[in-house]
This record gives sequence, structure tokens and C-alpha cells, in this order.
Amino acid sequence: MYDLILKNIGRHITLTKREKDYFISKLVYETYQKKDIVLQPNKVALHAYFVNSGCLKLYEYNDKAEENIITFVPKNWWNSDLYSFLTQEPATQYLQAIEETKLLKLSKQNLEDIYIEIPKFERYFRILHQNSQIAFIYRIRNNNSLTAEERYDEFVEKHPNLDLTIPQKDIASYIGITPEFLSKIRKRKKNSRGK
Amino acid sequence: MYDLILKNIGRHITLTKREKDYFISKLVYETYQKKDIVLQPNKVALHAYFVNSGCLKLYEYNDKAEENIITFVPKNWWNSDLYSFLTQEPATQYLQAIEETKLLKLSKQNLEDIYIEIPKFERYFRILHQNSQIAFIYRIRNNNSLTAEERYDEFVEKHPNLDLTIPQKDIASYIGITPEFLSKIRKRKKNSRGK
DNA sequence: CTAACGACTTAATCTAGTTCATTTTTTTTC
DNA sequence: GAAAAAAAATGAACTAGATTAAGTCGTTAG
Repeated sequence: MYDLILKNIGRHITLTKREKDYFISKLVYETYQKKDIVLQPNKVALHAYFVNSGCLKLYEYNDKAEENIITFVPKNWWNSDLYSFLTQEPATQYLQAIEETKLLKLSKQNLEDIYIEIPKFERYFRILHQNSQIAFIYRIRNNNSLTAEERYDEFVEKHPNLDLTIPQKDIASYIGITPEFLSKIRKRKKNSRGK
Repeated sequence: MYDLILKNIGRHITLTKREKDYFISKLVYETYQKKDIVLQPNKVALHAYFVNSGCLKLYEYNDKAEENIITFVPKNWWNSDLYSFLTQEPATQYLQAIEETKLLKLSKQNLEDIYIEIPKFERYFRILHQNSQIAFIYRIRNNNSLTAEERYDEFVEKHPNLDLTIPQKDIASYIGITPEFLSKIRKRKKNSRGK
């Protein structure tokens, strides 16, 4: 149950048995079914979530009432509405299970305690945020310089498993196009492969 | 000379006099003139840079040989080619002064030493990366759901000073449109204001 | 079992933004 | 301060992708 998260942490920092136990004692295990909402706007993001199995999507509605997928949160990743979690103001983002998903949740208060008790965790999360920042820069670059088709190719390459399980419209939203246009792209691909 | 950076750090962590001196001893002060290149592809990003005065731009060329502005780095911000800095592989990004700019540079090795000597710095950079991540998510959302004109408005609102000093084509690149179209947007605005 | 709802497809039409080519303005350089 | 170079403006033609609308499957709930 805690293997995955401990292994994840172990890639960046080394913990003693006691520290591991302390950390784990701060986590709460939860299971969500497909389409269950983990976090929603107007509630405060009291927790950060680690995906032990399954997958979440993080999204928001824009002023045109369109669903806007910010990112998928697959197994072995942390996420939350980061701004809300940081400031403890109401969230603007939804976090929702796209399949049966098991989470380990960590409250803001417990995390603050952990930072004090085991400062190594500052390093752990520093590295994670640093990596995320790199990934988001990469994505902004892609959005600005690739065509929709190229972005789709990248997505499939990066998440070969997700391409099958998640609704196409969610992929479309993630790469910033309409579902209709993604459908067109796929058709184009199928034809050019077929000939 | 070190006031700005110490004040910046002081917003997140508290240092003793000795720690401040230690930290400062690891920094190197440098002045760049307008258009000087601070970092370029195929060199390794050996340093992270703190802008003490002036402003940098961080950009990359895509495969169509177009300049792609990732971000501006104004006074009081850190930056580098983060991926190269992290892995010590050759950079892919340019870091260039857009006006006379004074930098404090910190080598990867010195930073590693600082993390060991003063672990509080893990916290400092954890918070900075966390904030950056939030800002990049916000920008991805804007790129996906706002029109070019709305993005331009946001840019001007957020960087009222930059709007005047940097070339229009750089703003266009930052918000992900062609310089011609930005020119058109500006004309439209001028006309609608004038009437 | 079937109604109904959501997801996907298709196709016609439309438009925000691009491309290309030319001219004007501003900035740089010597 | 003139010449050269870079940046900005303008406008016409074009296109990637959006919008709208209709039709086809699946899947789920009753």
C-alpha cells in the first residue's frame, strides 16, 4: 500500500525507518470510483494527493463554460489545486477520477509538520516542483510551435496507455483543440496509414 | 548590491548573519549590455542567474527556425535553462539581456554546497519552483482559452513596463502569435479608443 | 429490454490568425 | 548625421482549426 510512494520518495531522498513510519502516519488512504470528484471549486484544497493506482484529471471551466483539461495525474504522481492548497483560498479547479483510483492524501497541516520534523522533505518537493516546472515549460513551447496534429502525436507517444482509456474529448481539451478537429486528425491518420 | 536578493530570500526563510555571508560568498556579480548572450545552446548551463537590475529573455528556436520566447526574466527573478542546469547536459535555450542587466550568478556546484550547508535553501527554492509551477499552469490555461487579443491585454496588464521597452515581435512570440497579427490587434485597439 | 444520454463522426460553413510581399518608421552604426 | 539594418505597419490571399448541425453508435439506468 505504501510501497509506491516510498519508492518514489527514495529516488530523491533517503529516509530512516522511523522517518518512513512518521511520514506514512500522516497519510490517509482513499478509493474513488470512476467519475468521482476528489476536489471541486469553492472548496478549499485541504490536501495534496498522491495517485497510488488509477488516474485523475485536473480541469477547470473557462468563462465560455468549456471544460479545460490542465493535466492528467497518472499513477505515481502528486497533484492538487496547487494555488488553493498553497493559499488555502477556495479552489478553481476540479480533480476527478477517470477510472477507479486509489489515493494517498496528505493535509496541508500535516505537510507543514513534516517539513518541520523532516526537512529533507523540502528537498523532495523542491525536486518535484522543479521537474514539473520543466515539463510545463516544455508544454508551453509545444503549444506555441507545434500544429494540433504534432501535439496529438506527442501526447500519444508520451501517454500510450491513456490514449485508449480516456475519452477523446479529454485528449482534445488537453492539447487545446475541439473534439471535432481531433476526430478529423485521427481520420486523416487512419487513411494515410491505410493506403 | 546584495540587498535585493537578501530581501527576496527573506520573504521565505530567515538567515543568520553568518549564513547570509556564506551565501553571498558563493555569488558572482556580472554586468551584461543590451543583446549580450548570457547562455546559449550547446553550452552547459553551469549557473542559475538572479536578475539584480534590467531584464533577460529566455528563448529557443523551433524546427521552423522561429524564435520562441519562453519567458521574460525581470528584476528580482531567478532563471536559467533549467533542464540543462539540472542535468548538466547542453542547453537548448538562449538567455539574453534585453537591456543593460546586472546579474548574480550561482554555480550548480555552489548551489549543491549551499543545500548541504544551509538546508533552509531547499525550502526557499521549493517555494520558488512551486510558485513558478502555478504561474505556468495559469499561462497554459490562458493560451488554451483566451483569444490572442485577450492574451495581449493580460500581458500588458501584468508587465506594463515591459510593453514599452521590448520589441513588439518579442511580445508576439511570448503570447504565441505572429508580429503582423499583433500589429493588427494594436491598430484595432487604437481605433476603438480613438472614436 | 429499451429509452436516453453521452461520445464519436462527418460535412458544410466560417473566422481568427498566418503567410507573403511591400512600404514606412525607428534604431543602430560608423 | 547619413546609410544601413532592424522593426513595425499594411493589405491581400490563404489555411488551420472552430462552429454548427445532423446522424451513428455504445453504454448505462430504469
